[in-house]
Amino acid sequence: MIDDEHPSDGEILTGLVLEIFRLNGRLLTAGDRLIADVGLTSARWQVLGAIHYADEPQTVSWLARSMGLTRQAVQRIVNELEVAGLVAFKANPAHRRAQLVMLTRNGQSAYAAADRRQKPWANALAKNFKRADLAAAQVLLAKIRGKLEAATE
Amino acid sequence: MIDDEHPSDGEILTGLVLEIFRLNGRLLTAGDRLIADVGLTSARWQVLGAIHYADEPQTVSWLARSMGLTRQAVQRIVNELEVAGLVAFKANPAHRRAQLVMLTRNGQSAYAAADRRQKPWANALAKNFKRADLAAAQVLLAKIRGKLEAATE
DNA sequence: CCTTAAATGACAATGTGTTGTCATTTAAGG
DNA sequence: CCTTAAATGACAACACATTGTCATTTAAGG
Repeated sequence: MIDDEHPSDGEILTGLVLEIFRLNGRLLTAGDRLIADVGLTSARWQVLGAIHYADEPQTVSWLARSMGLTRQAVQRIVNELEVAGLVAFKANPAHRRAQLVMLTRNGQSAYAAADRRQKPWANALAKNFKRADLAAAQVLLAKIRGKLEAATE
Repeated sequence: MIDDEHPSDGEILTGLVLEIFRLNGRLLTAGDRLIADVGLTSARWQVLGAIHYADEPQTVSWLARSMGLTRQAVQRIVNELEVAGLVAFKANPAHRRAQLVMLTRNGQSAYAAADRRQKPWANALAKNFKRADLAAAQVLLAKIRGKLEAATE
């Protein structure tokens, strides 16, 4: 039925794409379990990380762009995090509506707690893989993403 | 703030993971747009593909396992596809409740139409990438996934 | 043969993300 | 200065996937 003897370049890429779909799901569930008792989810954790890694408080739109998500998706998470007391809004001198988002003390400690969980987990998962291979894969995927984003415009 | 001078193996893998999250989203939206006027979505398309690639009609649970998703997720899509007339259920001699799923004539042509869209798209996206690099990335991601699945048990 | 465990489908609740639309605010151009 | 386009947040609708639970069915073990 299926001729995989001489796959085209596109077929090879398609195989990679399907693998990305599968792995994405596994990573999300693994992440959720890893930090469940910290009171976080993968999505909230990621948003906290984006805020953490920004040198200065940023707007929701900025965070969304840095994460490759839509404004709406990030806004929803940020609002929940604000209710949970993990982030706080701060007036933006450059824009009256677009408030700046920053971690609260609780947000910082929650992120730190998640990070303490994540580090040994990531190290264990990285074991037996060559860092050069991991890095090469990341570069390749980033290039593919860049091509997709360029095509969207 | 961030010491990326000497990243640990875990940090490199974390970078790869975040890239997978970003690329996953881009791929889904690109796929949705690619086949929107065929009346399909990425998820429905994937399920049709799983059914198509199975040599014989299979149960929903079998399809879910082959796709790395939960039974419930696939069942929902399959039920919608059945309403849309793209798949049909067939009595399973080996199990009274677990019916077998097969493509209808419309389902086959819908999948074929999507495939005709996908092929040139995939070839264009694969352009300028070495097939060895693409294949290597797929193998690496599959290994990572295998490790996650093994750890879940 | 009977009991028990495993697989499967059905149903509900929840979390996540996109698209679309609108009003407000800011920035840019004439 | 005024008009217009772009950015931003708010809100709603929809698609997708996980977890949890239950009843039914099948398979396995004693």
